[in-house]
Amino acid sequence: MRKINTRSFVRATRSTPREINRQIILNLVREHQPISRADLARRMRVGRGMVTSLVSELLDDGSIYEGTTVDSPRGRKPMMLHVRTHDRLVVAIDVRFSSTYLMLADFNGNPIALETFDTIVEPEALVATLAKRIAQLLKAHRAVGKCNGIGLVVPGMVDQRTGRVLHAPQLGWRDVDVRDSLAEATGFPVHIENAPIACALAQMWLGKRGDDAPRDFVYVTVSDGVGAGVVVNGEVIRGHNNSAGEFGHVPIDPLGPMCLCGARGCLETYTSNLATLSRYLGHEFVPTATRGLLHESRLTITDVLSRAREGDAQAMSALHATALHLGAGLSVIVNTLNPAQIFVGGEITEVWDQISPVIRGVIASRALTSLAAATPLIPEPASSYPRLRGATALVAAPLFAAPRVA
Amino acid sequence: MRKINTRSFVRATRSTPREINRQIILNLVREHQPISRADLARRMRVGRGMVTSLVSELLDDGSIYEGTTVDSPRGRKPMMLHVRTHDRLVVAIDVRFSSTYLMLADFNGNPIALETFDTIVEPEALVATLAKRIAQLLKAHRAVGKCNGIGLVVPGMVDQRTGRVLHAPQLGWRDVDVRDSLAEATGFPVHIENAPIACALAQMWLGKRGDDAPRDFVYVTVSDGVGAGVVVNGEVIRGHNNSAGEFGHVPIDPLGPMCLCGARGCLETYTSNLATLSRYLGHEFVPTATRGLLHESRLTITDVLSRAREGDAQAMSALHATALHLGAGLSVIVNTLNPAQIFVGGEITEVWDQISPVIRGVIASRALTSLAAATPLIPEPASSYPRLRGATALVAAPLFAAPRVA
DNA sequence: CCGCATTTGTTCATATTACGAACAAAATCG
DNA sequence: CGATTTTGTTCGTAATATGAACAAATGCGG
Repeated sequence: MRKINTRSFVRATRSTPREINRQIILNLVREHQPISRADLARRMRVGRGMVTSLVSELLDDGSIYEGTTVDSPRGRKPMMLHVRTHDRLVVAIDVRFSSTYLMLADFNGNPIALETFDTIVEPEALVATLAKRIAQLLKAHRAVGKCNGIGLVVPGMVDQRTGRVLHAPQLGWRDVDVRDSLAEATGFPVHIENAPIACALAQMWLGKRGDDAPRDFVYVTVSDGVGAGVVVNGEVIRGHNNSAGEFGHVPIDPLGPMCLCGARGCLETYTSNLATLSRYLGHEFVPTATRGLLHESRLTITDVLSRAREGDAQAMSALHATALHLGAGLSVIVNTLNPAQIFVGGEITEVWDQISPVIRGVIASRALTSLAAATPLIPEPASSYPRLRGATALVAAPLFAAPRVA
Repeated sequence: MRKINTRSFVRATRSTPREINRQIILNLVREHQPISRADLARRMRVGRGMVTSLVSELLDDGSIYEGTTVDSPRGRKPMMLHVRTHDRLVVAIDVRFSSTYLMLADFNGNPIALETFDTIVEPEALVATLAKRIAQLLKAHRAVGKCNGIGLVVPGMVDQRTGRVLHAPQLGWRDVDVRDSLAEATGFPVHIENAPIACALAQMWLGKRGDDAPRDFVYVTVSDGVGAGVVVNGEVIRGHNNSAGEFGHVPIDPLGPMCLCGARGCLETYTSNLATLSRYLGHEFVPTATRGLLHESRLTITDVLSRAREGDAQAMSALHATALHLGAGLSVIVNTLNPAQIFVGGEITEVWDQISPVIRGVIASRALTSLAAATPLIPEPASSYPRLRGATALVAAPLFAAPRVA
């Protein structure tokens, strides 16, 4: 039951029903392909005539294509329909603290090529380099004409309206435009998004299909910081000033360590990779100082994780503490948003079998209802490139989204 | 950008545009009344012809009515339109721990009559008493034919689909049906809702009109427990198992007092009225024991509040601590949901001028961005009967909501 | 091999409705 | 009193959902 926004509404026109039904058909094909026109008509409870007309529109604009006929017990064999994905490509870009990843992928998120280079922090130089590499990448794969757009994922808050990066601490960016300048430099439409939200979009649009496609969930990323993408009823929550989902800064302990954000005891100071690492090394966590100390020690989080897998007691204990606090953080999500499931991404998923019982235990003890306590936790390994998949989803999703109406 | 739910979608029919535009007109009249047909046409960027046709439909079914013509600088004087509210009535019911409130109100939430009786905890007896009192109330005000339905607000989780109260600790209810039995007993449609959500709906539908009507906000209730109704883009978030909004149980201190929910250091153990009261009395907070102790002392939260207003140092210090923790709790909301504003309801709003600077300070120190730190906090005094207004909104809102489509 | 049943996909007449232009009504102004 | 302006209505037109009729394709039983 939604209230109509009288400041900004979309009135229905003569062609609104067609747009809506067209999009429903497109999504039904996406989720149930291969599927015949007759099946679509049955699922939509509509005459086959209208399906024919809508499908021919979708065929004309290349959204879908006809496959082969298929056997059926009797009667005329149905002609199967598929979404056109393999020859519609996306350039997915993931800008991280140290490296930038560039991937050519199809609309399903299947990778075609992947390359990496050291992140250039200066925005204009980064855009120039990206433009050059994108042009080369597309040329090398004879994909210039097939590219539908560029998806750009950044570690920071993004204003979707202007496309500006409001704040990306890891890159030192504040109110920086990259979307429009990259679009101008390449000639392709560019979609930009904050990393946790992009990961959430990847799950929604490129994850499971059909009946268990997630549409009410939270995607929590644990890396240098802790962030989240929140999806409610198939839509991302951005917040009034684009700062929703900052779970890294929920207070865990009023007397806890000082956080970079200026407050004390933020979740991030307990569960970020740096926090875990410094706990392992026995340092007190002081964000400003820690980075230097860790650099000296030449240890990374993956070292700690592999040692924990090998049975190193100190590593295991450091991760145990991280898991306890992460459990507390996730229980905030469980009690306040009550999602159908929670995805967890980040390096820490490499030791999921070790930490998951601890996390589950904390959630079980803190969840208000037994149903909420049972909220499924799903780890997503870094090896599946969640952010790059998210970048792909940025370009593909708008073509399948519900038309805005009322 | 919403993903279409292929398991449960609403396909557009020939009459879908009409339903959508009809509802837009109805809402425009609601928000800008009195308003003329010509004004509606301009706001909707549509010909006046269609407005005439849609308005006459709305006039026919009694949703709106024609008022008087009004002066204009030149040309034919416009005929003003209004939403029919004064003779469409609602029975609003608020079931609380000790008392149950019964109000007859119009569609705008204007009270016509109010009565109270001691809450009957046994559901069947409560329904029977309610049915009798409702019949009397309507008869006494010659309102039987004007009543559009019953709104019932309960202090607990509600399953909207089945209408059952899943869990209401204050009443000791678990999986109890009251909606359908009250509907059967009275013959009126009954809408049931959890208290914080109802308060949020009251703000959205009966609060400010026009351009600053809230549609992205959180309503936090502080009383025996701490709960919240979350509204995103004009729609309430219920959660996968109807348990979203339970901010009372976010962890504040891992070593804090034991909460009734079984966990330690929940927000509620610091900021509920019982917590404040026992802090004032110098007791350690032990939920199970405290209620008895407080009963002995014969003090209530309102006593503490009035003493604080009179300058009682001990009361002020107890409230100061409550405010500090409430600030921490609200900063969770600010950082995770980033609402446009936060409403705070409950007895504690009586000393809002004393606690608000403290709360603001904590939020400012913990909010991740300066914009988020500036999130407006709006106290709502108990004297405006927020829950009863919410109960009214339950009945009125569905008639104005956006049609479900796609 | 030929009806016959069955299922798929298309075509076409019909009804609904947005759209826009023309028109009628009501008022002001010079 | 006519010109002008604004409001509200009417009506022909175009778009499109709807449903029935039709054509196409296939298997089956005689």
